Amino acid sequence: MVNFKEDEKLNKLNHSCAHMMAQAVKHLWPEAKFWVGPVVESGFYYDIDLGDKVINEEDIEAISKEMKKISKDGKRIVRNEITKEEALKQFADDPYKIDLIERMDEDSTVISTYTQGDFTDLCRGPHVDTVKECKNFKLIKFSGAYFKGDANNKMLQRIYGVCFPTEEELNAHIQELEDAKLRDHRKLGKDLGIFMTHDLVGKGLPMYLPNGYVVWDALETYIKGKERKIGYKHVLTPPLGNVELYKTSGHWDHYQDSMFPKMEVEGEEFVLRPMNCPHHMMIYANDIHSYRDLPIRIGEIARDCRFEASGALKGIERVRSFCQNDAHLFVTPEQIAEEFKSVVDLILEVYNELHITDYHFELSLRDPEDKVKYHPDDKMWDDAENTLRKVLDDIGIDYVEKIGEAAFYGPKLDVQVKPAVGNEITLSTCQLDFCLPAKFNLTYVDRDGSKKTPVVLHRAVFGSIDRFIAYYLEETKGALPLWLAPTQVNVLPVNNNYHLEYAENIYKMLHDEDIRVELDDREEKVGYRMRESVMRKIPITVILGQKEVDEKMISYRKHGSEETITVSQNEFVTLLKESILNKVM
RNA sequence: GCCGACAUAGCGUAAUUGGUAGCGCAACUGACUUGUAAUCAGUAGGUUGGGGGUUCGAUUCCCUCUGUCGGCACCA
Repeated sequence: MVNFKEDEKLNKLNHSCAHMMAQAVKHLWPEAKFWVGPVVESGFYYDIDLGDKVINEEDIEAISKEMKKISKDGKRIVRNEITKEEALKQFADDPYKIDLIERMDEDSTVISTYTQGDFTDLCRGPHVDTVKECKNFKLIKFSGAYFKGDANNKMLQRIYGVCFPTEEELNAHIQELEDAKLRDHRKLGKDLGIFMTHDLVGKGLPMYLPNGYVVWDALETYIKGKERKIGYKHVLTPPLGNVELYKTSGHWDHYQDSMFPKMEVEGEEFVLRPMNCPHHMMIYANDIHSYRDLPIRIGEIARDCRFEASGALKGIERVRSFCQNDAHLFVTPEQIAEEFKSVVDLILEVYNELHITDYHFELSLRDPEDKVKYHPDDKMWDDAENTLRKVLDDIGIDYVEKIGEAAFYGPKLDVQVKPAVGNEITLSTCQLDFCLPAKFNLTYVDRDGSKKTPVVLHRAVFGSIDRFIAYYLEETKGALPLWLAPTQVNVLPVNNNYHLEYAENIYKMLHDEDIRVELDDREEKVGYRMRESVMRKIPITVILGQKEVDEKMISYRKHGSEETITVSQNEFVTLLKESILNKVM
């Protein structure tokens, strides 16, 4: 998918198109006031104040029509540089532009405007030469958006659009957006019987169906195996806890609004747990630890509940009940670098094995100005952030730094991916924490006999299993690899009168080998059953007719291939086992 | 939570200005006995998301609740 922001040519074109859209809006609603109209990864948008007027579908049509007219008229786009004083005068009737101008430093910023026909906008540019070039556009969607991104502010009208140099490119892009909807995990999850939701159960509370649980179970087994190999010990802790536990950790102060409300029973207050760190801290505290014991790696496939805002819920990507592939690593300060590296190595290894290639790292740091959210200890933050930077630079991975995205207790490394529909999401995370261990008075006895506070790494490779399944369904377009596929092999006898017995034997043999196999012995033509097998995206479909019966062979077709391959029974089983083991196909 | 749109059978959809719902797939029954993406015929399936209102009459108009979708805000 093209990135409008990063592509210089598209960026310029879309920025100009945003102006043209504003001009059209101004023609239709002369009282319109304009905030900003930037180019983002998915195209351009403009935030507009139309008073009480709310944009609807017909308005979008009208705006498009007016834009077409403006483009056809083909006015030149002319740049002017003006002083701050002139700017304040020129945009005196638009408080939003005044807001922008007043924050400009005249000495360091050149204030410029761009004019096309009867419309002038404050803008640093650059722009294309004439509005004629903005001919191939489409207004994609519209919605409300808070002024300056603050929920306490007024909601403006935001209109999104895209613009391309040619009609062909525009159409190809629109087609791409349509195709993305087809691999949306919400559609695939329904079609493939992965999960369901029901009003009566509640929103954001997905239920995994038999097919979905097969995928879940395979992923859980896989990741726990990986973790065990590198010294993780798995535990099981309760999905709720005493409110005091979260007051101790500090989560109560920071997140009680997005926790399910506390329940009082016999004078005790409980909450459904939103995360597992406090429980794992208590497990650590259950023993006295020597520096020799560290690192201690506590892992859990743990169910959590968060009262996510209703508008944030999305399929199994963002839910109110989910399951983290969580772990907390208790380490000495000297072990931070090595343990952090081992987490990054694990993430890279898993992504490599699962053939995930389209992701990037973000180093999420605190905003030093935000004294409310972040644990107030400058030295701690500087140390933690510098430690992370050094580790990442040593490993040699590329990352971008994000200010103000850290957890309240420490900085973190996030792995970001792009879902089929919607904004980037975090899949894996590894967080450095100098804060919570002290709050829980965690200690280990050091070499010299003194008590020291361990450092904790919070990490999740799959993030939540729910979200990972969502992402992986989209990544594979629902054609899950053999090792994860709910049904791995579908056996089709050509004619039940002559081939059913052989097919039943093959079915039984595969079933005994722990292959997830189905026998489709319905009285339907092979073509009919093959079609269904393909639509269900079953990795391997076996066809058994007279030829196979006579020669005791197996003919099969892989999903996505039209080729039929014939092998012996032994070869077939070996092939399946090796493919499952190596996570290929 | 905020702004907006949407909700018709298991799934996908149709119904002109308000006149009590069609179609395809799936399901079921029967015939066909099949070699790689849909054999034919028949049967059944709906309080049009829930509740309320306007009306002689509501899938259609209004209110409300629930859910879904697109953004915004949020995301330990």
